[in-house]
Amino acid sequence: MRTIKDIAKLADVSRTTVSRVLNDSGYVSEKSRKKVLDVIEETGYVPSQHAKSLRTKETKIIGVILPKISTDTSSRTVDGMNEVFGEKGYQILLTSTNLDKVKEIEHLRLLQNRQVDGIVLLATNTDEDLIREIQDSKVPVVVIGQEVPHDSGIPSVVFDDYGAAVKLMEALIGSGRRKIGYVGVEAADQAVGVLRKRAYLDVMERHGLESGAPSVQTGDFSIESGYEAASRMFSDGTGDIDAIFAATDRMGIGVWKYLREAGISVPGQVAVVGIGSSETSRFIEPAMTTVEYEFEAAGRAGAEILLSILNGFDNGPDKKILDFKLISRDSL
Amino acid sequence: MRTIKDIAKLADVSRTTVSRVLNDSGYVSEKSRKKVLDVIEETGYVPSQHAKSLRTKETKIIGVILPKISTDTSSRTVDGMNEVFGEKGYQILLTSTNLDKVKEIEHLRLLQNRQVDGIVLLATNTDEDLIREIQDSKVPVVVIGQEVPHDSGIPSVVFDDYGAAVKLMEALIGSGRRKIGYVGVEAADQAVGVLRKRAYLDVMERHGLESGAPSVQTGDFSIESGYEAASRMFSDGTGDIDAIFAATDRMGIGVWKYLREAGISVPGQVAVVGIGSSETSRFIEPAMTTVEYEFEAAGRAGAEILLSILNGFDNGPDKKILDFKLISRDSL
DNA sequence: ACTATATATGGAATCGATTCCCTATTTTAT
DNA sequence: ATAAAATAGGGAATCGATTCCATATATAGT
Repeated sequence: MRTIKDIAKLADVSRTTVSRVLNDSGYVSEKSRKKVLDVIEETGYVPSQHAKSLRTKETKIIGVILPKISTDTSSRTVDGMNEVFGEKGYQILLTSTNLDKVKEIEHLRLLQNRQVDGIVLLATNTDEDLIREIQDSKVPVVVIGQEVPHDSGIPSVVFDDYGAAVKLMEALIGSGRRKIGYVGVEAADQAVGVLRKRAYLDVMERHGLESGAPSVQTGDFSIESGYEAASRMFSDGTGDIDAIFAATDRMGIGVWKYLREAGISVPGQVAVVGIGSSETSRFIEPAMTTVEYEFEAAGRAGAEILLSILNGFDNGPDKKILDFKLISRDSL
Repeated sequence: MRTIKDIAKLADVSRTTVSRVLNDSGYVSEKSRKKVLDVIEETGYVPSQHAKSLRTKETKIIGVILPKISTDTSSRTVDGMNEVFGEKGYQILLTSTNLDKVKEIEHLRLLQNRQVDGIVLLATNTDEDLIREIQDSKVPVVVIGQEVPHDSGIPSVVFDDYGAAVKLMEALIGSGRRKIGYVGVEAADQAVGVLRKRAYLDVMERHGLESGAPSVQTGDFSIESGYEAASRMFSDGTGDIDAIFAATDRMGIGVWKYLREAGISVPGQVAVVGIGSSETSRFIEPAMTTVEYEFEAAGRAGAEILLSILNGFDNGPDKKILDFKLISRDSL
């Protein structure tokens, strides 16, 4: 492995001069610059990032913490981040918690040890411990996907979950549905578990509709859990439902599957809507009405916020709320 | 930021001793060890990875080059890799070429500059330039997804694309289909573009069946391109086709969509099969017959090969061929 | 012609760890 | 009791860059 010292010797200049050429800093004559550049070209020399980082305290690496890599949400968000980070010469160090809440904090620490320049966290919860850990972080952290307490000082990017859910509910009610069931997820997840459900309950109440126990079910994001949630709705209270609002597309697909198998016509007897605009939701029949979130945009926004912090433009804790788009299809 | 020097001073020992405690090396008395550990606990000290890597030449980081992050194939493979790398304390530095072939080489270089310990490349081609660049690499590289020349000395993990395609074709023919069309991708992609097509052509020939021009089409992996390929098949030669083998599920879904819209019954008039076992393929109607590749396993296998090389067990260039599973559903 | 100032370059300290080598003290073996 | 081996711990070199400071020369300003 060649070092700057070797290059200096070969080019017959000092290490200082080589470093100057490398970084376009200070004064270097054309002659010296050429000599150095030639030697670099010949030798295929590449400076050591570690030595560099050791001095400059910059790594050009951003740590990203995901709940799981292979989900539509995660990978599209990372794609978006990568776009803007890549442009600025940053690379992404990926870690996955595999849905283990404890690991979120663990990885937060691990990444700081790696001395990344910043961290993006695709959060699944907003527990106090987590918030505290973020606040204690030595490097800037941006949270994507979860509402953080407004006084926490933590920048974040979220989708308008409440608004999206309201819009979907209004659409359901606008089409004459009254006995609407809900399939959600546990409350630890603010964005998906709490906000969307609250929208459902609020709209139901506003219209004086009842949202009793059997018509409100909880799943775990999987298609299967949607299927089972639907089956519970119909085995219990039974039949007295004319629409189901699933908090995510995947659970919605589970619901749809159950309905199909149970011989319940969609949307004739029961309408189904979801959130997420997954590929599958487009191709089932009837195609599912859903809400489109542009995850790539969320990734980009998160990256941009982090970058602006890194560049010292720390104009207060940004909170960016991303818009959504209602995709009306045939399941409603 | 605290350094080992601060800790040494606070614990009233030398940096050497602190380092020994940190790395469990050399002789350290229980007393000293406790003092050091206590100070570390109190201060929340974390050693600098850069300083460490500078000396040890180890980063515990693996570079991963993907064609695109947000695809099922990529993200599942990364998930698998992450599983085994994570266990061994390695982290993943992600880069995406966004399907730009030139960038594959560029990123290969970039990652070496980052002095990653190893590189995993999800390849989309096997051009000479790329192979040469890999061979010149200072750090070990494992290729996933593409057959590399057997004499290149490059370890790789591939799926049995030819075998899978043959099996699918035999199933088609076994069900009585004779006029089988093919929707593939360009030949730069060995695995998908060449191998699967060759299997198609071989099987057709073996059975004395004709595979003329209009019934062999090329797409670009997208659903839309599958749709268009199908439409070309039927506008040209027209009608004289009783099955379509799509090289990927997504293109297969495009084909299915076209058939549906054109009022051609599936599988009554035309059967459709794909490769990949995507989620959507399961839920369309009729559900699509396809081949399941376990991408997570490919990721794991790639990671294991790389790890064994890093540990000095360099038992020749491994080439691992992964099995597949035929998923028979209703589209055939 | 004589200061200023701009240009060019190198020496040496520095970043924060690891590790070789040396010395001192204990423990064990004979 | 004495030599050998094990245990404990520190000094200082080292990894490969950046950067402060000093010095030397060229150019410009008056």
